[in-house]
Amino acid sequence: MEVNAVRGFNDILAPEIERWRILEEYARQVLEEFGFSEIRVPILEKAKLFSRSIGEETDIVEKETYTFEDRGGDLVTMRPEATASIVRAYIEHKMYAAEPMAKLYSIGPMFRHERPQKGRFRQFHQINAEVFGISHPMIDAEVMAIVIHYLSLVGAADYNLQINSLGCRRCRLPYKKDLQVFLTDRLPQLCGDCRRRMERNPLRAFDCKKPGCQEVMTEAPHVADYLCSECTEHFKGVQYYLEVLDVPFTINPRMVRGLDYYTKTSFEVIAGGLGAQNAVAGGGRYDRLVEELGGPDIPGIGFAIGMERLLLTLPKRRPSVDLALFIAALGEEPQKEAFSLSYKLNRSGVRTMIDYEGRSLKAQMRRADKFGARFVLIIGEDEQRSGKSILRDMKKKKQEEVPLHTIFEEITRRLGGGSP
RNA sequence: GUGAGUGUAGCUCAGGGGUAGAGCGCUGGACUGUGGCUCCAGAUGUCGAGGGUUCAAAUCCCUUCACUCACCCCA
Repeated sequence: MEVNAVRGFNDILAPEIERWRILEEYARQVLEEFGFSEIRVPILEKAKLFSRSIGEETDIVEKETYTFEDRGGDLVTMRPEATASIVRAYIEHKMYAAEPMAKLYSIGPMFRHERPQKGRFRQFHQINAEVFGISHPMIDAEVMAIVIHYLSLVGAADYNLQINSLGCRRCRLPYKKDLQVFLTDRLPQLCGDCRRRMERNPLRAFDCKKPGCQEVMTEAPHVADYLCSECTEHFKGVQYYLEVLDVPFTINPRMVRGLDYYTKTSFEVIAGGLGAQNAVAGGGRYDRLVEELGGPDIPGIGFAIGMERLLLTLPKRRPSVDLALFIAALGEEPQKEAFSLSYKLNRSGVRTMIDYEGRSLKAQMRRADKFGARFVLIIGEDEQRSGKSILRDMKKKKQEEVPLHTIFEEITRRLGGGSP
């Protein structure tokens, strides 16, 4: 019986790997330029961590996590996102002690048990960045600017930054109450889901795609009108500093995020070509989270970029093999010679390939061409006897005799000299 | 978890009761020791799986699995 991969868990094969590496390299480069340092946190955490941070009643924790008892009887969860783990590590290692400000980033897989669809997988990868200890709106703008800068650097186009403010505890409660009243008055017009959500998370109704609900929600009160003076000031500041950095954005008062810990600023980057799952990046401020997880009262803000989704928006590229040399050998002795020569050349950085099957010269030439070899070295019985070989330049379609023992110098000279 | 669509060669897909197909790719030949182009030849399938109807099923019926998209939720 054939065993295949678990649903929603993907292999990343050779043609794709190059694109992944580019995303990772640029992420490291950009984030380190902006003063972030890498942190690697475990994939498995105690289940409590996520129910406390993301929220007990959120869909993610309620029905999307891979949670199970390990052999020691501990309830553990495969992380559905990275922020909680990074905050946990920040507290656990008392990173705030000497200096509360910290900029951390991490790249790795996350796990959510959802039905896969375009741009959504059960194992997916995120680039995460978190900033602790700064409550000034400048950092909110900077973090968003970094995301945008990164996206344009890797070649993304057709994306749009949307921002909103969710307020803090003080302003969100009265807003939630008023929204509930508003929804109760219009109960008959709402779909079953939204009626159910009303109690715990009325904000969700904004996200509902049912036409009836959308129509109702166009008249619903906005958080923006309920923000306390501090939150209003902060939100104004964020917009001001985004303008200072020339980062275009749109305010989306209907944007709500699915994680409980967000306060004040929240943002998403929406991209075209993604299907229904159109957010490539998302993030926001979480001023209460560090304290809620047992640390001191330190604010935080962060973002996550979905790598699979980002790749979907980026153009595909034909991978080039860039083989320097193919050695075509004819006969047993020459084959042995080719075998040992290719080993030496590969060891010295000249990417070389041979044919192991003893095919005809024609077949070997075809393979050389298929693998994109820049040069082909032909060794037959005659050449071996005379100590010479034929070196053919596949691009220039020219060949000449070269002494076998100087072949390494010859190849490196030609490859190094006139760039291919 | 719910709904819809699709499963036939390595890939993209035709065929809808009567011998399993095309294009691309692959292997070889034309060119006996020289690649791409052209021409010719060849190999490869439990027709997703299991059951049923039938003289006969890739085709009709039932069940099941997988994939895809959407709902939901989000990166």
